[in-house]
Amino acid sequence: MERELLLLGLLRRGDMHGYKLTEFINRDMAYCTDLKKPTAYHLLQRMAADGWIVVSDEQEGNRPPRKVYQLTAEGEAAFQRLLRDNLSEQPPTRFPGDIGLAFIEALAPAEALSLLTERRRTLQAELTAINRAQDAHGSGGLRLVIEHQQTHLRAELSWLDTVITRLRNDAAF
Amino acid sequence: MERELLLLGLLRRGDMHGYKLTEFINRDMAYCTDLKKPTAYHLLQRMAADGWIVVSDEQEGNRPPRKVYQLTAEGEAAFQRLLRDNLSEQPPTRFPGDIGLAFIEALAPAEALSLLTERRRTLQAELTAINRAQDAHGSGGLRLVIEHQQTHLRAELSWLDTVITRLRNDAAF
DNA sequence: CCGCGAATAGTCAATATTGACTATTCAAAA
DNA sequence: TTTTGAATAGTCAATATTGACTATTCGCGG
Repeated sequence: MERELLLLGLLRRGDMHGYKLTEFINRDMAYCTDLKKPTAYHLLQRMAADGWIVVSDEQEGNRPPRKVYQLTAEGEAAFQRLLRDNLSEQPPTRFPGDIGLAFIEALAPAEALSLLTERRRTLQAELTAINRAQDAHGSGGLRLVIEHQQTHLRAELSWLDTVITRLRNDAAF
Repeated sequence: MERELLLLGLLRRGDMHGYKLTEFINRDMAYCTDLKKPTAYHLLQRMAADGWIVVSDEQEGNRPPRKVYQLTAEGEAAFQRLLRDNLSEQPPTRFPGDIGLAFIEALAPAEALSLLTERRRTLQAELTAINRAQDAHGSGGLRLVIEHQQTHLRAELSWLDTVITRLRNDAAF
């Protein structure tokens, strides 16, 4: 349900049409989610059917008509419910990279070392990027999200380093 | 592609039928993934169509016939490819809980505090559980996965604690 | 004034994932 | 020996997600 929460949360700050919603999500909330445009429209349609939002056509100048989405009272109630659920739950986190780790013994230690070193490079770059991004979001919820991501990126980096060191020293897993 | 990698990796250790595969995944690899049974069968079918595995019917006693899945040379090659990709890549990690964090300001600080405290409880329990699970997996790839998870659970716990402390002291985000 | 790329707004068919369901066999209790 | 619950093995219809595609408008260089 976190995708619904996201859309409701954005609509709470004012009516919007689909394009603005997905644009904002992909520009400013890329660290939280990767909701694609068709998924967003699909969810908006369903939430409209559920009465959480209302859709109205809007004609501005002679641009093509746009659909404007607006939160209802039911939608606000749903938002409150979903927000509380989301904050109180600790869903287990799965890392796609763990599948590879599980089978790392299929490789010679030297090759594993080189692959993980490459991975470390990307990770370092992401960390640098987010450190820079941090300044852009002064405060509020988005700052919390950035801090959260930083925490995990740092943890990941230091973990990767211990694995790499172990590989270098022992040449074994 | 990490689900394919998982199935191929398991089949590498010997032929298996679907039930054993999914049972093993859900019992011993729950920390890596949550592949459901129908998804597994679907992937097996597709990999068979791609020539990565071969399927044969096996009759044991007078039990209902079972389909046995066996890795081919092409499948082994695919495994090698997927494994290298998986190990060298650092896919961005998204936390579903971050959506809620982004909107935490919609709640009174006192309520946020209570919800996050509840979340902390669950987290603590998961950490305890994994610490116990660690001993079960002596060494090898699965131990690495467990260590990885431990790292992130600890990071998460300490991060949650700083947020909670901040909320308690400042009563602001 | 014309052409063209960027911005705007969305749809649709294909793919992926899963909840719910079916069916058989075996072991043990009644 | 009949029932019953767990283990075994898988299917199917419904849902969710996305890549690829369609169209219109606006502003700007030529």
